[in-house]
Amino acid sequence: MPTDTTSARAPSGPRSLEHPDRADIRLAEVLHALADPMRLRIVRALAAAEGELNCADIELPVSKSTCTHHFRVLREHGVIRQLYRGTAKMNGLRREDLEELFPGLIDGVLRAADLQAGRLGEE
Amino acid sequence: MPTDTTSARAPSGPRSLEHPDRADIRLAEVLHALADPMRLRIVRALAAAEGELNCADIELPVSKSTCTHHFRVLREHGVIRQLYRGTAKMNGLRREDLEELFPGLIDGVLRAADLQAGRLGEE
DNA sequence: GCAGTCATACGATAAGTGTCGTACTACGGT
DNA sequence: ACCGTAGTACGACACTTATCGTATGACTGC
Repeated sequence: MPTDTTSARAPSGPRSLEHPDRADIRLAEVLHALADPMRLRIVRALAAAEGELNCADIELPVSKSTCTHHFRVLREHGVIRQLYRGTAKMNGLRREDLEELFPGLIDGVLRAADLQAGRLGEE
Repeated sequence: MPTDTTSARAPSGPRSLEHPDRADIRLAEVLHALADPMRLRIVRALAAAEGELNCADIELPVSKSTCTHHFRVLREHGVIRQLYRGTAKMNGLRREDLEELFPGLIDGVLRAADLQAGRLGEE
C-alpha cells in the first residue's frame, strides 16, 4: 500500500505520513505499541510536553534509526500523530482519538508509568 | 531448568507454578502480555467469570499447546494466577496486585476491550 | 492398576522485533 | 548553488514469539 500516492499522501507536499483512521485503531495494537520501555518513555515525554515535540527533544539511549523505528510503530498503531514542520518532525499524542475509542486507557497507562518510574527511580 | 526438581517445584506438591512477586511486575511486560488478541480474550473471560476458570472453559481457536503458552505468558508477566486443583488448572486475574501497582489500568483495558468488542461484534 | 482427561514439555517453524550502521532524501540557511 | 542538519530507507543480525504436533506427566475414576 505504500505505492498508493493518491489517498495516503497529502495533496502537494512531498513528505507526509500515513496515520490509521480512528476507526482502524485496535486495542491490541495500541497495547503492543505501548509495551516497550523505549516507547513508553517517548509517550510519557509527549504527554508531559502537552504540545508537540521534535524527535530529538526526547533523549533516548538508542541510535537514530532505532528511534525512527519506535516513532513509526507508535504512529502506525495510532498512538501518536506526526507531521513535518520544516526539517523537523513534530510528534503529538493522539489523545482525543484514543480517549474517544478507549476512555481512560491512555491516562491509566500514563499514570501507571509514572507510578512505576517513581518506584524504580528512587529506590 | 526443567530438570531441576527441587527449587521450582513446590515442597511436597508435585505441580506448582511460578508467579512473579508483585514488586517484580513491570508495566511494559503487563502491557505486552495484554497486547495479543488471544490473551485479551482470555483476560476478558477471566474478568467476566469473577471466580476462577479452567483452561478449557475458555474457547479459543488455537491448539491446546498454544493455549498453554498464552496462559503461561500471562502468568509469568503477573497478569493471572494459576494453581492446580485436581487435574484441572484454575486461572484467576491478579486484580488486587495489579490494582495496587497500577490503579485503574486493568479496568481501563477491560473496558476498552469491551467497547471494542461491542463495536466490532455488532457492526 | 489401567484408561481417560487435562495440561505440560519439547522440538520445529515461520514470522516478527529491536537494534545497528550506512547510504540516502528533504529542507533551511548561507 | 552548496553544505549541514534532521530524519528515512534498507539490509543485516540476533532474539523473541505464535503456532503446531507429538510425546509425556499428573490426577480421577473405574
